[in-house]
Amino acid sequence: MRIATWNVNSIKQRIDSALAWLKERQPDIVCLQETKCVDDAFPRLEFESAGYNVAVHGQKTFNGVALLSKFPFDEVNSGLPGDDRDDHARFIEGVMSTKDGALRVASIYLPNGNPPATEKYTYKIGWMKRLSAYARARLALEEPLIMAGDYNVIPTTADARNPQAWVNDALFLPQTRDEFRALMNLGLTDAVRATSDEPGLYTFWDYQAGAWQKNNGIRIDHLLLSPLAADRLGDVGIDKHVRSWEKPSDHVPVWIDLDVAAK
DNA sequence: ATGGCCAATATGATTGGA
Repeated sequence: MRIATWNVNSIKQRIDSALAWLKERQPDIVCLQETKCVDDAFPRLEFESAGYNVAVHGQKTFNGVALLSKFPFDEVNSGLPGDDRDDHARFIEGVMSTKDGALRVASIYLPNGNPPATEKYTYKIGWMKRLSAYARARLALEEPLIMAGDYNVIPTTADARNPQAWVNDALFLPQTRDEFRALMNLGLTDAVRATSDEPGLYTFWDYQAGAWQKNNGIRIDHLLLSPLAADRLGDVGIDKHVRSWEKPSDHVPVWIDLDVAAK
């Protein structure tokens, strides 16, 4: 079974690329971020025609997350718990009955947080603490769980081409990385780093300043796995070539294969 | 990490992104 995450930077602008990529990569479950449209405007029929069930949590203009699944949803929950005043559409989780058993998958669009020393950064850190609380509660269920999305966190210096350029950025500040480590230390596995210690594995290249041409990238899109999911981890891939397509998102898809659980 | 971009908005200037 293949599970992927992709920040599409507007689903309306990316629908053709998304359908082409689905056909090529054949994921069973996809977590989308930055759909940037209200639920009624989401191109649901296009994905249903491609064989997917669709669950969306969007808002006007900004943010927006979605789940695509070849398997029907048993349960869908929108919004990250812990703050009733948070109206950003940044979180949706689904439970799917797959042929290998139930699986819980969350699509996550963690706040950017720039500029630091503003309420935007405070919101980011608060959101990360709430995400850790969510993860702690879900991990206690001892289910296969995938928390996938745009975390807006560069975990280590190996995850940026020019780490020194990011030292004062909300994506790489010590407090950001501390919160991310705290989340990981609950018992989650970073799928990419579980399978490779290579540098140069990036998922985002800025539209500006020729970042793509210079391979000035960062790794900020992550699939975090609960122990029961990590036990089944097979191949992992970053579809870097999608960044060279016409009218690309600034992020590329990342995917994992989960094998059947060992008896 | 800003010289250079991109997307959404009743739109031609501003906001947000990373």
